Amino acid sequence: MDKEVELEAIIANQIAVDNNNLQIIGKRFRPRQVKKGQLLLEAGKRCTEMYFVRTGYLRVYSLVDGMETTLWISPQGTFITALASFIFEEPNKWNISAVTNCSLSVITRKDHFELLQLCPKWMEFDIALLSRSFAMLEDRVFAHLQSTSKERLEALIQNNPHIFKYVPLQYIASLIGVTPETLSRLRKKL
Amino acid sequence: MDKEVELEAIIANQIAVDNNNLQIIGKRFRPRQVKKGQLLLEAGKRCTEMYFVRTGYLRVYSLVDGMETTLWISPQGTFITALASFIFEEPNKWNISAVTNCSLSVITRKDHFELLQLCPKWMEFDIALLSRSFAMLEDRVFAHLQSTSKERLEALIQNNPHIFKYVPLQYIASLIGVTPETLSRLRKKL
DNA sequence: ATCATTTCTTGACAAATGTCAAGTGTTTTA
DNA sequence: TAAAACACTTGACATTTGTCAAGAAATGAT
Repeated sequence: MDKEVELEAIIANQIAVDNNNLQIIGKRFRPRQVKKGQLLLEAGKRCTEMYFVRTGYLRVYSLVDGMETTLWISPQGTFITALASFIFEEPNKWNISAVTNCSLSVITRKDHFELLQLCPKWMEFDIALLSRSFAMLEDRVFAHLQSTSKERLEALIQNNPHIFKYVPLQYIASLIGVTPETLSRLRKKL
Repeated sequence: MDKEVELEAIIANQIAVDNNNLQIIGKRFRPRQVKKGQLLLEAGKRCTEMYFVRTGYLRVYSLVDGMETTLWISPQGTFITALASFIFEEPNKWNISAVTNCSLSVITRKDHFELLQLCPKWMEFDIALLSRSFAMLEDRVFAHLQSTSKERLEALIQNNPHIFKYVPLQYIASLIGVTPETLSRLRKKL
């Protein structure tokens, strides 16, 4: 198991923030341990929590006609939630489950919005987090418009090499938009 | 030319806001007319403005080895900027240009951040805008993982029928991730 | 209105990817 | 540890899409 990544370190790494504010923010998060395979959020339900992954991997996926599509793998040190549902209290489209045993820090919707009012530094971090995530998704859309699946695989190996150690290849295949068979053949070429 | 869409109407449609706040926000935007084909933002430069499209269509695209890839078409009533560059003052990856003559409302980065401090309603709107845009991108990534290009075309016809009237098909092809030839063949089948 | 330019369509063929089925390897669990 | 379940790979073939080239249609400029 990898060493735990601390919430406070990730926040301090992104924005200028003093210890006092870090404590105010950190206090709103609750630790939670989840077992491999455990479902954290089910499609159709409302998402009322945001997760920070201290160790392990969470997976965001959709399940249509028995077919799973993995939208995102959330590794150690990242935040994940079903954003539209979390913000607008809509029913949510995705499932979130644990790929491995995970150690999480959890903030509720209520605490998040209270914290936004209360702590400008959390607001600043939230806007930065949203903007970074937006830019990452933008790059991902662009990769589907402009790159081949071989190039998307190479980029993933480049940027997230560690996920190949812990995440089943079928999820990774889905993540880059190919079948497991095609991923297998692409890997043979590299 | 279609009737102009007002900034204030779009904002009031998304969040609860009084006329006073709408005026404070509206005052920070400056009108601008741009001609078809005009370049608003060039890749490599910093993006210091955010645009609201009152009439017409803006296009966000990348230009690599002489090949254009259209990432997004911004129709009437929507906001558009190169977000990562606008927020973090990084050099920007995309070009933004006018597909048709456009009537815009423009806010500078400076005014945007001042307004965030000054007007909580603008903050609220900004977070909602970011979250909606994020969810839209998420759906788009999902469409590339799970749907066929025929399905992506059908979804575009469903959700944005008007763009087929004003936007060249080659841009639309790129937007859904196929060549113009393939789009032409897909259209024949519908 | 006419010519030039650009955009779109079509055909022929090649390359990439999906599907199905079988077989191998790995992990889980009783 | 043995059996069962699951994950991955490989082969054969079908389908989709890309590429290149040519021609038709639409648009813009004079």
